[in-house]
Amino acid sequence: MRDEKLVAFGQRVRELRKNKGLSQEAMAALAGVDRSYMGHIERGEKNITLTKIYQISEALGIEVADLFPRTVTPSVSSSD
Amino acid sequence: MRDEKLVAFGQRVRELRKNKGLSQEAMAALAGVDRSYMGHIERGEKNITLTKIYQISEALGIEVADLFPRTVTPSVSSSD
DNA sequence: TCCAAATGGGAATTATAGTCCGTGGAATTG
DNA sequence: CAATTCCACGGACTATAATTCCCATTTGGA
Repeated sequence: MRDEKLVAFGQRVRELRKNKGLSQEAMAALAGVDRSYMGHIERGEKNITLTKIYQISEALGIEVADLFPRTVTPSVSSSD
Repeated sequence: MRDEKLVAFGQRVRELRKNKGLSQEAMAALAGVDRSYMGHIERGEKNITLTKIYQISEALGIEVADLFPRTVTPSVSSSD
C-alpha cells in the first residue's frame, strides 16, 4: 500500500539531505536513527512518528514546518 | 516519560480545534479517530505518526506546516 | 443545584514503527 | 581487477503506536 504523502515526505527529506551533501548514513547518524531506516523513510515506506520527524528536522538544521511544503501558494493578490 | 514536544503539539491541536468550535468528539469524527485517542493526542501522551498528522490537519482544514509554529522569528533586522 | 455534554485517563489487544544485521548491485577510484 | 562508497532491500526481533471500550471527573448551562 503505497502512500503518496509518505512518498512526498521522503522525497522532501532526500532533497534536503542532498542539499547538505550528506550520505544516508551520515544523516542517519546525525538524526540518531538506523542507517537502513533512513532509506525506508526516503522511499516513503515508513510511516514515521512525530519524535522522529523532530529528530530529522534537527539533523537537517531546519524547522519542522519546512519539511512540509504548502500545497499551493497562499498568496492573496494585493490588488483587485 | 513526558515529552515536551508532544505536549506542545497537543496544545497546538487543541487550540486550533477550539478555534473552530469543535468538541473532541466532533473533531475525532472528522479526523477518523476515536474520541479518547484525540484526548491522548491533545495531552501529548501519544507519539503519533505522519498519516495521523495529515488526518488532523485535514480535519482542521489547515496545512500540516501550520501545526508546527516556528520557534523564533527568523527575521533579520534591516537596521541596526 | 442538577443534569448532560465534554473530557480525562486506564487497560487490553492488534498493528506496525524502529533496530540490528546482512546481502547485493552500481558507480567510483587506484 | 580490487577496494570503497552509497544505496536498495529483506528478515528477525523489540518497542510502541493504533484502536477500542469503559468509567470517573470536570465543566457549562438551564
